[in-house]
Amino acid sequence: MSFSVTEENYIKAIFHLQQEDGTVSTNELAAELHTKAASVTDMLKKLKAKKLLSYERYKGVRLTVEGKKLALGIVRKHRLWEYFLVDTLQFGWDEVHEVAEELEHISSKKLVEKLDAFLGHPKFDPHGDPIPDSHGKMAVQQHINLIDLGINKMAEISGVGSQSTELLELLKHKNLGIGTRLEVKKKFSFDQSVEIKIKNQNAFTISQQLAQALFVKIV
Amino acid sequence: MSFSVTEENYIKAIFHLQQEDGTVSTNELAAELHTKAASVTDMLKKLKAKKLLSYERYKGVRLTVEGKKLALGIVRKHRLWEYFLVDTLQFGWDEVHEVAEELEHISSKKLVEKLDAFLGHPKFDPHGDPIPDSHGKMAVQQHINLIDLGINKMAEISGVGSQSTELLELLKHKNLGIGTRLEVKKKFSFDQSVEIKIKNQNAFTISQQLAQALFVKIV
DNA sequence: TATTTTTTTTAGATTTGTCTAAAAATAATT
DNA sequence: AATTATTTTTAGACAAATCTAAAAAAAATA
Repeated sequence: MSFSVTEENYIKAIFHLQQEDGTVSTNELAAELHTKAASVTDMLKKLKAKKLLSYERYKGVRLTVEGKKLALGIVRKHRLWEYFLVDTLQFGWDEVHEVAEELEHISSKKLVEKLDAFLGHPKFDPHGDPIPDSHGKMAVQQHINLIDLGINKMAEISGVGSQSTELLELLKHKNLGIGTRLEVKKKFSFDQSVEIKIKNQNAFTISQQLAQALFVKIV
Repeated sequence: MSFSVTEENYIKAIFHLQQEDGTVSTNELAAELHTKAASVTDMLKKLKAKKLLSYERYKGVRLTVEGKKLALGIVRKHRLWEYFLVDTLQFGWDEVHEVAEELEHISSKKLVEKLDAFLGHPKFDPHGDPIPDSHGKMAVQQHINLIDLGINKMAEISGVGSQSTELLELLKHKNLGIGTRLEVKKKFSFDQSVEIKIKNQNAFTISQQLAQALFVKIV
């Protein structure tokens, strides 16, 4: 069975939202997909008929095993393409998301497997997110939130909590990116801001919101 | 301005048909796109409104300069992706068309240019068709080696790689000469031999050595 | 518990691309 | 030139995905 780009985007959005919530509400989905609640209701009926999700009116929605499988396939493609764009085509890691949103809907199974092999079966994409393998399994990230990093522990930025252009703009301005090495020097309980230090630079503080959006691994 | 996948497919089909015909009829287009004449008429009105083609009812259709530019952009993407699939991902040259039909609609300008650079600005795709450059210019194939001729492309022998009596003896025996029209029906990767077909004759295979000694131009 | 607010669903309309069937224009044939 | 055949267009309908506005259900609050 094959699915439209729109259907795939709904499944992917539900998959992501359901990580935190368990079940996903109509309004959450509408916000995520920049559409209206009424449109979401219509689509949920259709996707239920296709057995990709379980849905009772007014009760929210969950993916079925089928639906999860489809979602993992899309996520796999998205992250493999991001890896390709950065690793092979030399894109900046902050400019690949939009393009991968298109490429993830290319249907050829063979293309995905050949691409995966060409890239050397990477386990994580350029944002530090794990890439599901062909069976849908993904490695667990030993990432911790920057806000939880201990003082004076050398760590490396390995992931970002969102792909929003607002965040990416801020990171660019502060000259932070995947792979940046840093140490936490102080934590201020007043506003949860964090003072960080990068080698050969003066220390500076970043807001709670920014620290929470950054994942690091200790090196 | 941006266009739907359907619109792009219409433009591409008109571009290809117009190479031979000059103007393209509604029925020709319907056949090419596996749709009905009525649907074509509707779409032509829409594309005319977008100034991609000139169209008067009952009079057939031609692309405008704008339309040709769009078509060349799509053809460029199609052929670059085909080259990538064969050259980088090791697809067989005969299994890339369908996948490229999807990939050609990915919109990112930057992706196309990066891909082109990564591939080394190839001039011809795996079927021997020229790849338009970023300005829409494509190399003219005068002579191409018979071994590089795409499947089912009508071509005419235009040159031989040597004048040796041995070669000429073989050509005489097989009834081949300058001006002979033929099509390649199959290529065998085992020994690089090539099956060719001449009008009103049974197909027969020729060796790699012979195919490499013959130059053809597409007619 | 009754009332208000929020969330979700229904009903009906719109847009895109398609279709069938019938009408109109063009081309071919006698 | 008149008739027949073919091609093309129009008219009206349909499915997918969306919207607005109003109704229904659930949640929150008094």
